[in-house]
Amino acid sequence: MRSALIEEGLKLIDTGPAEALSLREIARNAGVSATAVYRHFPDKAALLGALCLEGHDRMAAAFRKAMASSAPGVEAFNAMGRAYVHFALAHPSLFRLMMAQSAGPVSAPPPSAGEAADGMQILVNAIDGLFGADTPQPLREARRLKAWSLVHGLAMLMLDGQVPSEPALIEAVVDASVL
Amino acid sequence: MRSALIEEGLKLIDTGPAEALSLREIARNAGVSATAVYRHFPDKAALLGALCLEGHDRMAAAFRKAMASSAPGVEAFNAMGRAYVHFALAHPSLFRLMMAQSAGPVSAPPPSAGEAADGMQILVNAIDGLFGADTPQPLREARRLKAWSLVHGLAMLMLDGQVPSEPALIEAVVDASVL
DNA sequence: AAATAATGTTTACACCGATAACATTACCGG
DNA sequence: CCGGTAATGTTATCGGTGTAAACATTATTT
Repeated sequence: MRSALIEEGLKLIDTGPAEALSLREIARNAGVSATAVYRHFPDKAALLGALCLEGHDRMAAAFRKAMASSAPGVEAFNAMGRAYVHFALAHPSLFRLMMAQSAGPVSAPPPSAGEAADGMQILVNAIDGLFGADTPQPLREARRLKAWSLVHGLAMLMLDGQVPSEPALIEAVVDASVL
Repeated sequence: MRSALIEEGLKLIDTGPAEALSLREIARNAGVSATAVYRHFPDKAALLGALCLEGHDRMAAAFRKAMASSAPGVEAFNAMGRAYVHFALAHPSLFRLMMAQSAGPVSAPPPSAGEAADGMQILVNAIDGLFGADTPQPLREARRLKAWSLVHGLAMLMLDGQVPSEPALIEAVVDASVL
């Protein structure tokens, strides 16, 4: 049932603003009493946290797909930027929720050689791949942050309706010239 | 009393997450009953809207100050970028609220020659001042959006705790090299 | 088979935004 | 000066929310 609740949550979260998603509604849709949720999650925040985790998985999948279907290097980087914005636009409330859960700063490239499961790690790797071997670490980090800020800002401005969600605008902003 | 409510609202909004700001609490702090608020605002959204308006005024003031205390041109632009992020960090919930109120896309440079009251207009003007007279309009808009996305993204990432709020990081991201 | 843990339920509480009906006060034309 | 009207406050109430407590049921384990 735990997974059923998450399922329902994901189904409901983007039908309205994130703060309109109520624990009771999720429970109702899952055909269970509201308090039953507390057998599986300590509180509402924990349930939302689980939704975020699912969201990160899906975003990582979108990143992998974007990266796979484009040549490595600059083009892959641009594809990831587009994927970032598109994911945000496709799942507005979920994306916001994912960002609101502060997961700590993005660390350096993956500590182990294992595959990067986290979406952010995939993004970080793609950016890092663009640097020459001689690029000093501080410069790498600065450019990484710059690239992330750029796509994140665009995504947020579009989500908030401050900027129309036109593909042409995404194209105009997302290109590797920042680095 | 209307202004007293706004005053209290601004005082309360950054003492916690924006969604924790309740109409009742504002009224309580203002020493009136909750329903009294409805004599001055049709609903909670309208009260929050008034807070946003105040917020925009204050942001515009911060922009003016930043622009005034730095040489015109690139330096002024960078100062505005810093002011943008600093304002967001100083008033996290208010800033979020201001952005959530979609005010429509940022239009071209001020239609009339009147002074730009809106903070966004000041920012747009500062950016536009950097372009040569021969810069075509579409390119101007693309670069404007890019600059805005960059500072906005950084501000949001820091607000959400995804990136530490260190001045050095702000410096690294905010510079006119995007244009 | 009996004890125990897991997983539901109903009931209850405090808080929220919002409406309706009522009380008070300030103002203003005769 | 006075009576009516509009402005501005109040209390009572409603449906919604998150959460805690007590209870019931089912599944598992010894």
